[in-house]
Amino acid sequence: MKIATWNVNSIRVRLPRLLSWLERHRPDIVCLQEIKVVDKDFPKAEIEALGYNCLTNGQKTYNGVAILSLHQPINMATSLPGDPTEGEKRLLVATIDDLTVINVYVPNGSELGSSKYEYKLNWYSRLRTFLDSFDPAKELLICGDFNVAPHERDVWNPVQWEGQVLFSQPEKDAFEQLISWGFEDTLRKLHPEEKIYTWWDYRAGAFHRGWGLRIDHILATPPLANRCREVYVDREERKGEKPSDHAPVIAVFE
DNA sequence: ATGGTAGACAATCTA
Repeated sequence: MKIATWNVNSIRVRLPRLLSWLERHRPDIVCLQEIKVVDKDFPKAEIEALGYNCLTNGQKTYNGVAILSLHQPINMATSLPGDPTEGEKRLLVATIDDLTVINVYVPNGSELGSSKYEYKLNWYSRLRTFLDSFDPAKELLICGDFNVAPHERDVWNPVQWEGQVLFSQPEKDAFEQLISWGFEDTLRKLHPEEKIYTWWDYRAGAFHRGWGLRIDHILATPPLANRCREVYVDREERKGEKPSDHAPVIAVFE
């Protein structure tokens, strides 16, 4: 079973890339973030033509998440407890063949001290509370753009990044609260020390210079994590014409 | 405190 997460930064712009990538990798389940379209504008027909089911939780201009799956998904949730009605679309929970997948696009946080930063920490807190409706002894995945680099080895220059948004202590603490609920970070389980990144700023030639952060994650409860055989970042998707600023993360389970 | 780029959308906002 192959699971992937990818912040595509606009499904419209990334569709040709996504279709070609789906054909080559054929993941069983794909969590997408920042689709930036309302549900009716999601390119469902093109993706279904490749044999995928589409669940979407979209909005105009910003955010929006989707889950693609080879098998039939059941939509379990589209918002967190405490979200305003018609709020930002950052969560989608699906059950596919008895496996539950939580797809998240955590708020970026803008900068420390801002209202967006407080909103991010509050969102994390509500996500942690939401987990109490699940069981860490069962097979559960949470995938997406967490907008947090958990450790120094997840940042190209931890000295420069210390205290900055994406790498501040309160954000790392909030992420750790998810882990301590009962998840394993699948990439770190298989690659404990390697410098591996998933996001590079579009500006200043960051990708070419290796200025990346690992902020996209696939977390699994122990029964599932124990069956994880391979996790990698598909850096090829950060190259070439019109890349997203994020590369996909792929995990393979036995 | 700013710049650098990308996307949505039409003057900024978000990242």
